[in-house]
Amino acid sequence: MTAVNDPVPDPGAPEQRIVKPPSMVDLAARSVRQMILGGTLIPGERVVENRLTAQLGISRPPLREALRMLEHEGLIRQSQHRGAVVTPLTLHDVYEIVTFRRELERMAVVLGVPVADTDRLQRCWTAIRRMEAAVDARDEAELSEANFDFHLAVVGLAGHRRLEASYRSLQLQMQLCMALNRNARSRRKESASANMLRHRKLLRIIEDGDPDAVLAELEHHGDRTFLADLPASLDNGSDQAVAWLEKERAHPA
Amino acid sequence: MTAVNDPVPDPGAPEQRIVKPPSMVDLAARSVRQMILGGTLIPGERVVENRLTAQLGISRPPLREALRMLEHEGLIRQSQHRGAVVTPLTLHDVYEIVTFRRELERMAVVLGVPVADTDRLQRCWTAIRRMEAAVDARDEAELSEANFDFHLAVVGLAGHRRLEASYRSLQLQMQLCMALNRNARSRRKESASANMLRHRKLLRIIEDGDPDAVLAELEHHGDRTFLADLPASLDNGSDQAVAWLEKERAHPA
DNA sequence: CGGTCTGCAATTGTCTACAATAGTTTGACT
DNA sequence: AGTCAAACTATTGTAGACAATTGCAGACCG
Repeated sequence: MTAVNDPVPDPGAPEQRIVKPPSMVDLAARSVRQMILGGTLIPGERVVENRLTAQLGISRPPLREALRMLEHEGLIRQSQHRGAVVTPLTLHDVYEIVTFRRELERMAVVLGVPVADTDRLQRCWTAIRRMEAAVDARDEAELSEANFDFHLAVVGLAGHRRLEASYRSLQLQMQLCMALNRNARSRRKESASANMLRHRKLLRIIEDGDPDAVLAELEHHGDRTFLADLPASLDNGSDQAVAWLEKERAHPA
Repeated sequence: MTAVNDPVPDPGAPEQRIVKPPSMVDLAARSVRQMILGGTLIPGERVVENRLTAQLGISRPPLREALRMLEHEGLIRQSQHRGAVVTPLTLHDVYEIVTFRRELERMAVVLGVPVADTDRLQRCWTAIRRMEAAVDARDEAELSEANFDFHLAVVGLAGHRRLEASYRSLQLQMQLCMALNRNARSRRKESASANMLRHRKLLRIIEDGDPDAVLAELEHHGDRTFLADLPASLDNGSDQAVAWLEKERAHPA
């Protein structure tokens, strides 16, 4: 089903940006990533190599390298002779992800906000247009991906490759979190247009060039709605994390 | 020479913390890492798989996974069918590494400085003791590694695994930078005792529990000496980076 | 003499097969 | 009947071989 070798050239879709055909390990990584983020593989579940090789139609060596990549992205965890499991999220993980992500955004704004290169802004606008098209087309998956790209493009304003890479990793893990409480996703749907407005507003403020204003706007952009209803499935968190969540929720919106 | 399979049990050294014998890929990654950071492989040089497998006495699959890890650590870069090269550092890379590293330290202090867990402080003190022992023994390599552990332990005070992992990666790349201007290393030697004093002082301030004081101390702890004499070999940096370096050097110590 | 094309060598990407380890189940003994 | 141990199964770790792609060298042509 999710076979990598399927020729699917996406005839109607916009031309793939990847000119070079990605290697098997990249394709495998992408496939497994989508399985995890799409909910096919749920956190805590074992990731058996043979099963995946059969499903993807590839051999084990490239798959193993792909898994190694996913491990560094934080989506799975591997241990010696025991195989890999989809990262079982605890409250502490949510704490780490949210705080780290926020901090990286802050840093990106501070470093990049009087935007130096116009191309970087272009990238943001392109992502926004993609999002709008996805909203019009009612394409949930495309919207999610475009939203991902938008945030990445905003962080990319800093012109800081390492920062952007770290942010990408965290964003992926954030999606893993959100894959948990998929049921509570519906309410975000009708606010899609409002969401777009917020994004455009943010970008305009960025263009104005005042870092502090951007930071202030980012406050509202935040993950409050996400933190409001965390799935009950994640129990065991450190007391450090629960204390943080308390404070976070107490903080006025 | 650098063969992985050499049984070298380090008879006199303190017992390895790794109870489980690390897998081949971990050993391979460690070996190649040391080759890179030790100057055996210089930035820009090609990393040929077959050569390394012959030197390390292992097969290619584990080596490939090890290289994949090093790529995520930022020490090498791989491209399709073209193999891997040791990351060729530009001034822009130095800019990214230094700024990112500093920011992560800041975040770690903010999150972790009224230290919650005593064990974390213990870890810092242990690292300090290791450094002192290394200074007494005139063991340069051990000192470097202990110093590495100390910084990592300080960041670890935050109890934030992802933060610590990112910091570790950056610290490695920092070492890669310093491997470039190895000639200018001698002057740091006689200041080793002063260095130790600064470290102890930092740790005492941390124990006091005032984040701002720690941040102030970290300012002096900085990379000014490192930025003072950058090797002339790294030329091509972005104008963004050169502007930053200007400002950085203008800033009073 | 410069540019381009073709063939070769080197290196990487992938696959199949084998060895070793961890977890599990079954059996025997207490 | 309960518990410990040993063998077994499933899964991962590693090795060597094959296929595909790239970059270069030399020759050919303009």
